[in-house]
Amino acid sequence: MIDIKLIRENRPVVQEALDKRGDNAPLDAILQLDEKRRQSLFQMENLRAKRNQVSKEIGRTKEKPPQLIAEMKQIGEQITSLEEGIKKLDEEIREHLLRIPNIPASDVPLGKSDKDNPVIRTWGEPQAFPFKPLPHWDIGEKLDIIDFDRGVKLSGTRFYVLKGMGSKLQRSLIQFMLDLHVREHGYTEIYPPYMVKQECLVGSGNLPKFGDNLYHDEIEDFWWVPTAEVPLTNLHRDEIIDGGRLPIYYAAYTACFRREKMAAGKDTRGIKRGHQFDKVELYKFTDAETSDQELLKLLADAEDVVRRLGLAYRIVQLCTGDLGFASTKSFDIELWAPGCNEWLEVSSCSNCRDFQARRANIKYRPGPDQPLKFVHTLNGSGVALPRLFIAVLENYQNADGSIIIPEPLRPYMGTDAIRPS
RNA sequence: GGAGGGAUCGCAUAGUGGUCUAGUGCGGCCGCCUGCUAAGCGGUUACACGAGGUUAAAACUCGUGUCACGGGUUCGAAUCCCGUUCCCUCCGCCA
Repeated sequence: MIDIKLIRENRPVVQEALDKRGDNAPLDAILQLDEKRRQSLFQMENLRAKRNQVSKEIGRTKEKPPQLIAEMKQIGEQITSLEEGIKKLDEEIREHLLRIPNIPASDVPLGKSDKDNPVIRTWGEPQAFPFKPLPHWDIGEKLDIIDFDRGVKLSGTRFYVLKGMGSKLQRSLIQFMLDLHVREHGYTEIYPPYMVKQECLVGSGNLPKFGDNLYHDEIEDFWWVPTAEVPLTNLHRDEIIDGGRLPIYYAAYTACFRREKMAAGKDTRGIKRGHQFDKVELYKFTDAETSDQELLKLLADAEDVVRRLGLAYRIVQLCTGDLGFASTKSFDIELWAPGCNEWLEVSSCSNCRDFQARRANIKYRPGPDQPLKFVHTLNGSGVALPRLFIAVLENYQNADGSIIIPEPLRPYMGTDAIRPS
């Protein structure tokens, strides 16, 4: 959420941000509501002050003057009616503010869609194969480690079953990533709930605008997390963090659940885009000064995963038109998949600055006697499983149908290859 | 799911309609004293919003609100009434 004072005092900045994103918001209407609210608030507070003062006098006098009491009763009614109006205005203003996206950082490249995202750098070379590399869905079926048909039988389209070494490969990747981030990058491991209350999703920025993409249990009013970013953001909701404790680094493995309401048939082949997928998420709470540097470190931590696995990748920066709702600046990591012949997004690292912190009310005190400030929050996949899984299968396949296990995973897998039986 | 108890300033507690501007202790911070990591003494101790102020921000002044949350009664609510949430104890169920 952006600060309403920013609209009040620096409207062009907000309008420019909206234009860059190709978004819009009724700023005029919001400012009118805000003006009205402040007028009513001022009136009401003055009436309250008067009532407080007179009530105190009544308390001191022996005989209770009936005409004063009658007068105060009338003021009370005026206060009530003003209060109702203010409450309504507050709700309307908040509803508007919750739908305004974050302000992109000034150095974010302009663009309309993902086609305009510049490639910042690449690492490794997409390797040449002496045979035609297979897509992972063929590899998975031949090795009997991915069962698409039974996934559909159980749950419908966009679900699959991992089996045997397939299931173990996923588990090994998760453990490898968590161990790496915890042991070498300084993150604290978190296991959060997969179902959360509605206010958590407002805090992270998913609601009210993006409810379409979420699974919701109507009976208990639980929401299934679309990413661990949601519970991690809310870990410190309504808290004041001691400035000396910052930055805080969290790493969490969770399943993620998304409706993915997109055109039927798009990306349905294989495991690239499912309603349920696993992810190791990295998350940081930082002060307002260091968040931009922390974003680069976060990206480096995520890169370290794919680098150690020896997978060729590239870094793209999201342009203003492709930037996530809560983000001021984002970088994606994309892995090359030789079988399906495309770059796969396995990570998106973002600095939300104080946008989520304002929604979730997370503050810190920079130093003794200094006023509270909102923390900055950063998130990044470290990294997402299905696509990493795809990249391992497709890049490490051999002509005989076997898969070489990358060195760092061998202790977890207990083998150096998956072979056809 | 059932029965009962509870939620007050960072922590612990006092407070049953007006002198609560929420007291006290602990902790924290500032200072004083003291030849010595102690004790004592004095002071201080939240957040939000609005108006003013200044405008690069703040400091500052005034007001309003906040005693879990939301309503109600009343001229006036931490205090009385209703609802909700959470915590604790016991019973039931259960991986």
